Amino acid sequence: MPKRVDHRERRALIADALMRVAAEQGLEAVSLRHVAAAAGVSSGMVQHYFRTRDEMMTFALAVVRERNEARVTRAVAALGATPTPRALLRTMLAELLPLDEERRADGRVALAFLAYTAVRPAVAAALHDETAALLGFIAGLIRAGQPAGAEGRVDAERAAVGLLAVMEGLGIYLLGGHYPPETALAALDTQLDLLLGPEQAA
Amino acid sequence: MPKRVDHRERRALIADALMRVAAEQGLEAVSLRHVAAAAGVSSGMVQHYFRTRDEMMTFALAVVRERNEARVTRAVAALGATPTPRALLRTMLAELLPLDEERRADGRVALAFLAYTAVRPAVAAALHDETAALLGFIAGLIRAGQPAGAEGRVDAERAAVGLLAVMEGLGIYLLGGHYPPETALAALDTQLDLLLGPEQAA
DNA sequence: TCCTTTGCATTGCAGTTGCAACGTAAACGC
DNA sequence: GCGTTTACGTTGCAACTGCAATGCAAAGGA
Repeated sequence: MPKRVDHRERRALIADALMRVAAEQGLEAVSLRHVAAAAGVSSGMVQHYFRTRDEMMTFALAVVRERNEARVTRAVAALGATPTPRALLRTMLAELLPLDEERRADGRVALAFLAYTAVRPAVAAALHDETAALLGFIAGLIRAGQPAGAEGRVDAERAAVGLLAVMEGLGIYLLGGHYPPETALAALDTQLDLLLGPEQAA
Repeated sequence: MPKRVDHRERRALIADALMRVAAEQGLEAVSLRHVAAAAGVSSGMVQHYFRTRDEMMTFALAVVRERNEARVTRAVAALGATPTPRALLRTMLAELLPLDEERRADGRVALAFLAYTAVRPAVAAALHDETAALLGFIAGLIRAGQPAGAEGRVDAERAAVGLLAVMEGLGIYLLGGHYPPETALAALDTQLDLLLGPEQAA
């Protein structure tokens, strides 16, 4: 074996540069040369690790999703061993909102990819399973978190669809700067109150 | 005055072509020549009515918003003179969802512009007032629609933020094909049930 | 030692982009 | 008729794009 290099590391380096470019100027500005410049490498190297631009895009999309997943996993782990369903839900959803600059940057990239996949149905289809699984998980938490005696007051599956949509929509409006983070969090809590009953005073 | 032409008509014709291109291939594919070809005119003519590409984009963005407004206005007018707050809310929000192919196409364009404005804060800022006004209106309807005795159970302003976010999020997921229109409508109705109490059986 | 594989840089090319420049034809005031 | 203004169409250009091709150095195996 000749000169050995960690492929994943290099690809991650490039994807990182791609996301910086995309976050600042949109996916339109993501070209081989542009990304290469942002990563401080030659465009030939970018081509070495991604044979086509589309391959690079696909990889970056995967990175965005993995980052979100990692964020959620970390935040949930910090809750301890036995969080209440409500705390778990709130932590998960709040973590996915673009509440600080880092998550805003990622959010802009994610939004760009959303528009990107909207005209590439094949790519979008790959995400359906993930959404379905997430919806199922949320529905379970809703069922577990509803006050005793109130089960079935609202259909948990439908409520899960609504709750995930709230989160997505709040993210969109936050990115647009239509209201401050506190407003989004308040709306999220109101939503949880509606679903699970008002939070018990501590 | 020499040869007189209806400027608005021409610009609308071009914007229409732009939206067709954007809906099918994304905003990246929106170039002078591409749009001109889709409109069946010369690229020189496009340049005559829009001095820069950015000017064309800005105009198209305005068209998208006007289309939505017109849609909502028309649907609300069809409700008659004195609709219930709940009916008004549901009609407005459902009309904004991409439930048929026409609205899906518009929705794809709107989503593309969302990503577009996310990296152009100046453009995005122009939309804040509109959102604020819409939120105020929705909050008023929520207050009016809440069952007697339940006023103040949830803060109407917060609930409005959540409701608008639900609509936006449902639209996103619909565009991605993550679930069928009925699921989105069911989630919307569930949301209204939560806010205003279960619908009275007819 | 040579040879093959890998990592990366450079160059080149065909295609596309936004936009300026220039042309011309038609409509109107005079 | 003439000049001016508007409404286009055409051409050209510099900048950029993705990508193929080529070159070359380094690191191993034989």
